[in-house]
Amino acid sequence: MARYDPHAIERRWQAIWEDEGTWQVPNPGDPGFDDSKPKDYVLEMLPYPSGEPHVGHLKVYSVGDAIAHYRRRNGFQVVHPMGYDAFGLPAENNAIKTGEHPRDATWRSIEEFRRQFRSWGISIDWTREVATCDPAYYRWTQWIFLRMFERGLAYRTEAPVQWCPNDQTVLANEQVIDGHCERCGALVEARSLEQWFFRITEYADRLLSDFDLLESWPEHVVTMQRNWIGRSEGAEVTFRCEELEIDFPVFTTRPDTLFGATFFVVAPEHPEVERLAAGTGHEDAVRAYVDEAIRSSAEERGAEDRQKTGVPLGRTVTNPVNGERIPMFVADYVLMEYGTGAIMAVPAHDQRDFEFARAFDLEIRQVVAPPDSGEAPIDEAFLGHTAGEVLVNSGSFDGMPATDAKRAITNWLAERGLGKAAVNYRLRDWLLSRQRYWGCPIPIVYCDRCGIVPVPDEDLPVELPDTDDYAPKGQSPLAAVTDWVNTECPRCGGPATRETDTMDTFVDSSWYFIRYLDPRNSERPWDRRATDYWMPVDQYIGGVEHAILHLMYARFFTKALADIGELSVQEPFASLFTQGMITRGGAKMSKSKGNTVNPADLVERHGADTARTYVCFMGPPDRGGDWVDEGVEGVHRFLSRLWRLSEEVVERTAAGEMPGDLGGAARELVAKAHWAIAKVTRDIEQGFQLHTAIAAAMELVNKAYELKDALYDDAAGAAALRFATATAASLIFPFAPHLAAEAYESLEGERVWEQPWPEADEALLERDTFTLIVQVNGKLRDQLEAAAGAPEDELLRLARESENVRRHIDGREVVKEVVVPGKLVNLVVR
RNA sequence: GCGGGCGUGCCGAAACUGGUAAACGGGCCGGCUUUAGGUGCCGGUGCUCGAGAGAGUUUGAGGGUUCGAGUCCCUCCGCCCGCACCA
Repeated sequence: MARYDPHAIERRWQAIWEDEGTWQVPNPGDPGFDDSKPKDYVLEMLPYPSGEPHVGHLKVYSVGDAIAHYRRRNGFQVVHPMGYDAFGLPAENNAIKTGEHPRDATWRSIEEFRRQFRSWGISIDWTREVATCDPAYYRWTQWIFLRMFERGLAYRTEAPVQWCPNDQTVLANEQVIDGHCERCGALVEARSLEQWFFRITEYADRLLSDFDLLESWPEHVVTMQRNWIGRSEGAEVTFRCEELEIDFPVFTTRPDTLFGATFFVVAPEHPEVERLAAGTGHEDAVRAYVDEAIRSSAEERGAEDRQKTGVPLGRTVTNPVNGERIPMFVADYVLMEYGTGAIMAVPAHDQRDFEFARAFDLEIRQVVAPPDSGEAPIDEAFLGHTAGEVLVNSGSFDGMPATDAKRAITNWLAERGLGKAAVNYRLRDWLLSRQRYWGCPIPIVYCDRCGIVPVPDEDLPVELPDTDDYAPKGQSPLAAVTDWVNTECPRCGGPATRETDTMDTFVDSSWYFIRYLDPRNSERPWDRRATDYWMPVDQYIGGVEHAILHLMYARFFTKALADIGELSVQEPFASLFTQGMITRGGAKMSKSKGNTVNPADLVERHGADTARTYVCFMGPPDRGGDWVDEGVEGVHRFLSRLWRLSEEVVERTAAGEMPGDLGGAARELVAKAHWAIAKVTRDIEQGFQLHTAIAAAMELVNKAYELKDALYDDAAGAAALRFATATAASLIFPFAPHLAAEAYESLEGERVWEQPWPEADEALLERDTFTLIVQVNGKLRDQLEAAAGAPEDELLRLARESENVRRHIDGREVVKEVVVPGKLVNLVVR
């Protein structure tokens, strides 16, 4: 008998799928489009092509492909595309080091990814492939940017950036490690530069409320996004500095504690700091403090257990509720990025204000107290989160429950024009400018006469020019390409210069799933007919590391594009599955640790089917797991067993109808096959339990081995064996498609992927007998065979007859009999 | 600190609505096949006592509800992930 030779099998089927374009699906209106099937869009996050694929890629695409295959065989028209997130820093850093153009390194890597994905037999519609660094793609990234610009959703403003004083360059967040430059180790500084932003904050509320529109997202991802958006309800209250006649609005979630404000703090970056300190005699101290604060990194400022610091400004503001003048401070625990960059400090009811008050010996006045207990001892801030607290020391509001007082005080302020109800978000606008070469150029021109001018659509794409110097020098490497930078103003024809920053790569990946649906369109970014049909993505699969940024940006883009009138859905991804990370020896795989597994080697040694099945079998796919080489062997053994079984069955049995009434071993095996169908179906359907689905297929194969020698003798047995083996192949197909196709073809003469997903026959799942569990006082005492439909009294009789049961009840009184028909009997004795 | 997840054999893990704890895989032990094997097939394997039948015991710790708890409720401990001076 032939040995299981994965390479020959895999080559054969991959060639068939390639030649026949098996996984290609037409769009509505295209020839061959089948509108009788419901659509299904299965998508895995696109890879960043760097070097060659690693096991993480093997896992996402194995899991995703299993789902795609499963859905196809359940009657769906499945689109399952692939592409490359091909702009980005690693290729550029490589260019700085070696001088090789990032484009060349990237395309070389894309070639390798393609080759390996094909060698894995992933069922991709390759006609839809895109790469974000291709001008035919980024032309439309620019087009979307321009539509956003027209709507005010893309805007330019001055903003602080991370600056490396040694390299004279702006750094992306990812390039700042613990406040230091990734490349030279210098302490990073904050600088202010003109930057482009997307106004994602305008969508904060919709990004929150539209979680309701999602079908199935992991709860923790929704929670992470919710926390990231960080919506807080409260009030904006105006404190006035009478001496300088400046109003200072603050945001607070606790307007009920307004009477407890005993001082006022502004952030070191606050624009009024210098004016406030001027002429107070505190100027020098304030300037020294502000300089120090601005120089230190966010890391240092936010360090845990750090003492509160700050300096007095020598000014006061007036508390609008009681007219009290309270002293002003500048302190770095107040952040310019959140709220208004200034706070009212209520030390009795805020931990940070409390610590500051302690350090500076300021008044701590309690204004909220539990209803009965009076005032709390002042050794820590009373945070007042339990229900029922009432106001104290709060003038006419005394005695009012704190929850009511929030509204009452806000209303009181609003009537007098001193404040209003307000909502604040932690979410900031999306800074998309990167002073980098290998990214999508921002299609904007600056003209002395016309100002900021968008590049007209017909001039897109603004192509990335070539250069040989990729090193950043305080501005984008593009700035040095003067031929390209100097251009004509599209509006007035006068001299103008191009924007030299490129876009954050998250922009490229915020809409790729739409482009897949109409990837060759050169007139428009996509045809609405295609997107109306295919969108949203029904099942999105990828790593948790993208739980916040990528997923939120893509949601934002989808909403913005819907508002612009280019899409008809509000949410891009109806269901999301996040897969866990594979480790080895308990540690993240890395070249420096030398614990990596190379998928190409793995496929070379065991074949793609083994590699794919193993990553799905390791454990719950959302949880990640530790790579064990022996485990791979185990899966390979299982696939070999299935292979040999199928060879043997083909050789020793003839194809034929299975008789309707089976008995003995034949019946047992057929019942097991139906059990496996039900189990695999339920496990895939309910929460991606792929590992237990594979275990069920293993059980079926084990049962066939156990019974096969008794089954070869008669036609009914042979038919049962053929059925069970073909079923095992059919069920393992989503995971090991090549082997399954080969085995199924030799057994049934059909292509397994063209067969509908098998259905479990309820009648065959039922057995004529079952194992009756007999307990005494809840302890297992015997296991008996009982007839399937046996009535309760019959089961009780059987149980009482058991010798072991009798030993445990003799001489005692049976006070209760619990019977669960078809399952167990429990006798309670005293 | 806030939010989320998790704790079960030697290891990865399983257990649908409370009903045989440990399916499946690995590892280990043994048998058979083989000239030989690191191949294949079969069997065993939570722990303790026992020759055995069997008994006791076991799901991070403690308590509770129940005829019956890995599963439900309360208290506590430990680990992992995300966010973090967000007013």
